[in-house]
Amino acid sequence: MQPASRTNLTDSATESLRAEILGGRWSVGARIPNEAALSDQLSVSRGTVREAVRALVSQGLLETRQGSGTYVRSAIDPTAALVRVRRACLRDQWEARTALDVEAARLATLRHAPADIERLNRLLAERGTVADGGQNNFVCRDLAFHKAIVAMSGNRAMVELYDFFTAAIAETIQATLGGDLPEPDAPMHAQIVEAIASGDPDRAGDAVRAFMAPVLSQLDRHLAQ
Amino acid sequence: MQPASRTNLTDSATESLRAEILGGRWSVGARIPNEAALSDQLSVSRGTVREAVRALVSQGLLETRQGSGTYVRSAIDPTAALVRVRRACLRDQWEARTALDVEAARLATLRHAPADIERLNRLLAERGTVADGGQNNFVCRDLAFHKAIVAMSGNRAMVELYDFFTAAIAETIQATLGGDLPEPDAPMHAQIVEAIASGDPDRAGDAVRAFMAPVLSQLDRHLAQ
DNA sequence: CTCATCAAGTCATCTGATGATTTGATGAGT
DNA sequence: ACTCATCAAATCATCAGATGACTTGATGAG
Repeated sequence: MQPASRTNLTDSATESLRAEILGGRWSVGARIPNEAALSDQLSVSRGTVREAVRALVSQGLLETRQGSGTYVRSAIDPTAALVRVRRACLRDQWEARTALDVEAARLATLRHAPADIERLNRLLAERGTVADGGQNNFVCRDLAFHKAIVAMSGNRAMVELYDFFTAAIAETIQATLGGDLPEPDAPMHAQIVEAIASGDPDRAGDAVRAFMAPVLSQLDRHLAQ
Repeated sequence: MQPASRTNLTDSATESLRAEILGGRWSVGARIPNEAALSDQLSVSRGTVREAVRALVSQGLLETRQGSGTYVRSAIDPTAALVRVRRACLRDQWEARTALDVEAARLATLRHAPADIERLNRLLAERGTVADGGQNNFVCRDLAFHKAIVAMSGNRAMVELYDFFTAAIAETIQATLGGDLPEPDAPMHAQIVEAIASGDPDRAGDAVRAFMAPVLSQLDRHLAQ
C-alpha cells in the first residue's frame, strides 16, 4: 500500500531544491543558479527543472523574474505547516478557528461602517434555516455570514487564515464525522450582530464565544465516544 | 507599485485549470483532458500545460498517473490561503498573531498547571534584556516566553499556527524593516504571567492586548512614513 | 556627471521526439 | 464460460534544441 514513491525526476528535483532552501544554503532574497546550471547539477533537463521551480513558486518558496533570475522568496514551507495543523484534532481546529472568530468580531466592532451592519442583517435573513435549500446550501450561507464578519475586521491575514481553517475543518469533518455538525440558531446570530453594532468589542467577543461554546462542548462529547 | 500582474502564460493556464476545478466543472476523482487536448484548448504549448498542471499537483488539487492520465484530487486548496497570508502586510500579520496570543493566553489561564507558572517566571528571568547576548539571542528568548504561553493553551492547531506566524513575521520584518522591532519591557511580561496565574481569562486577554497595542501603533506610524 | 543605447544573461515559450507506464482488448488454454 | 498471459493504444515523463521577451550592467556621447 506504499509504493515507496517510484522515483519521479521532477519530484526529486523539487525536493532537492526545497532542501537547499529550507536548509538555508540559499538564503532568503538570494538568486539561485540559473536553469542551465541547475539542469547540470541535478542531471535533468531544463524542462524538468522548470517544472520543479514552478512547483516551488506556487508554494511561495521561490520567485522568478524574467530576464533576471530566480530568487528565494521565503524559507517557510506552508505545506509543512498545513500538514501539522491537519494532524491536530478537529476539536483543536475548531477552537483555533473560534479564536479567529472572536478576535475578528472585536476588530469588526471597532472598524465597521453602518452599511456593514445592514449587510450582516441581510445575510442573516438570507441564511434562513436548514429546511430551505438543503443542508449543503445552508452551510454555505451560514459560512457567508461568518466570513463577512471576518472581512469586516479589515485584516487580510485573518481573512486568509479563516479561509484556511474553513477548508481544513471541512476536510476534517468530512473525514471524521461524515459531514454533519450542529449549528446554533438564528437568534444567536442576531445577538452577534447587535453586539458588533453596539460598538463594544468585549460584548462582541463574548457573544461569539457564547455562540461557539455549545458547538465545542458538543464536539467534545461526540469525540469522547 | 502594482504591476497589475503582467500576463504570464503558465500562470494564466494555471488559473484556468484551477477555475475548472473550483467551479466544479471537473468533479473530484474525474480525469481531466490529456496534455495535448489542454494544450489545444488553452492555446499554449504542452510544456506550459505541464508546468501549470505541476503547480496544481504541488498544491494538492490534481494528481497525475503516468500512463493513465491526470485526475482531480481535491476541490479545496488550503495551502493557497497560507501562501496568501504571507503576502499580507506586516501590520495585518502582527495583528493576526496578536489575536492568537490573546486567545491562547485566555485558554492558558483556564488550563494551566501551577508548574506552568513557574516555568513562565523562569523564562522571564532568563529572558533578561537586550544587553545580554545581543539582539538576536534576545528575540529568541523573548519568543520562547510567548511560545510557552501558546503551548499552555493545550491546542496543537494554535501552536502550529503560531509557529507559522512567527516565522512568517520574522521574514516580513527582515524584508520590510531590516530587522528591528520595538519590544515591550519585562514588567509588561510579568503582568501577563500574573493575569494568567489569577485564573481570570478576561484579565489575561486584556493584559496581552495591552501588551501588544503599543507595538502595533508603533508599526502603524512606522509604515505610515 | 547624466542619460540614452546596447549587449549579455536569464527566464518564457514553442516544437518535436523518445521512453516508461497504465489500461483495456485480444486470444489461447482450461 | 472462465482465467490468464500477451499486446497495442493512450498517456504522462523526460529530453534536446531553438527563438522570443525582459532585465541589468556596461558603454559612450553629450
